[in-house]
Amino acid sequence: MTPDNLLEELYRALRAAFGHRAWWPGDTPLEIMVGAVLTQRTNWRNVEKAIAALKQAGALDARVLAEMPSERLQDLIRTAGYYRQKSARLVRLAAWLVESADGSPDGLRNVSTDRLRAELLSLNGIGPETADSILLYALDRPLFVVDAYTMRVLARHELVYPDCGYAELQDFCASQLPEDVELYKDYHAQFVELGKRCCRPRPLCASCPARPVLGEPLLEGD
DNA sequence: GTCCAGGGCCTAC
DNA sequence: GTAGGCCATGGA
Repeated sequence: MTPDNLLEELYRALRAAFGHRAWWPGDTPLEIMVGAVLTQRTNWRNVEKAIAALKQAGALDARVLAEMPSERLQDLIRTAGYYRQKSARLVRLAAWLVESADGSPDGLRNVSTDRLRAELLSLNGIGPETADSILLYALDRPLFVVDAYTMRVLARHELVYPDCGYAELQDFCASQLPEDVELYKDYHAQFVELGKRCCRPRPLCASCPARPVLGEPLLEGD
C-alpha cells in the first residue's frame, strides 16, 4: 500500500461495507444549508425535528427566514440546541443568500468556489466545516468536508495526528483523491457511517472495515 | 445522573 | 497563538 492510494483503498473498503450513501439528508439546497448550521455540535435526530418544524411553518425559504422575528425562529429550532446562536446564524445566512442570489442557491452557479467560500466564512457562525458542507452538498462544489468523524477515524488509525488542523486534514484527504464532487459527497458520508459504527470512543468495533486498509486502531484516547 | 452529538466564537493568558 | 469556556437540547 503506497501512501498516495491509501484513501482510495479505504474508500473501496468502506463502500463495500456500507454501500453508496444517499446523503446529505435534505430535499433542496436551502434545506441542506439550514441543516449544515443546525447540526453544529448537535445530533442529527434533533436537527430533523427542527427542520420539520421549519417546513411546517413554511420557513424553508430564504426571504422568510431572513425576515423572521428571532423569537419565532428560536422557537421553531429549539430542539436542535444552541437555538439563540443558531437562529442568528440562519438569519445571516438567509440574508446573504437573498442579497447575493435573490434568495435562490441556484443563483450562485456563476460565482467561483473560492469567492463563495470566502463569503460564507465571513458570516459569523459559519466556519470551515459548515462552509464546506454547504459548498459540497448544497452547491456541488468539489471540497472535501472534514469533521469530527474524519478526524476521529484517521487519528484512531494513526494516519494523522489528533491535533492536526482542519485545513491540514482537508489537504491530506484531497491530495490523495481525484477531484470529484460525487466521490467527495459519498466519502464524507462513509466517514460519518464509520465513525458512528466503529470508531466510537469505546468500545472499538471488532470488525472495523477500515482495519485491513489502515491497520490496527489505537485503543486509547483521541 | 452522566455522557455525547456531523462547530464556532470569544476571552484570558 | 492557543487553551478553555460557552452555547442547549434530547437520546442512550
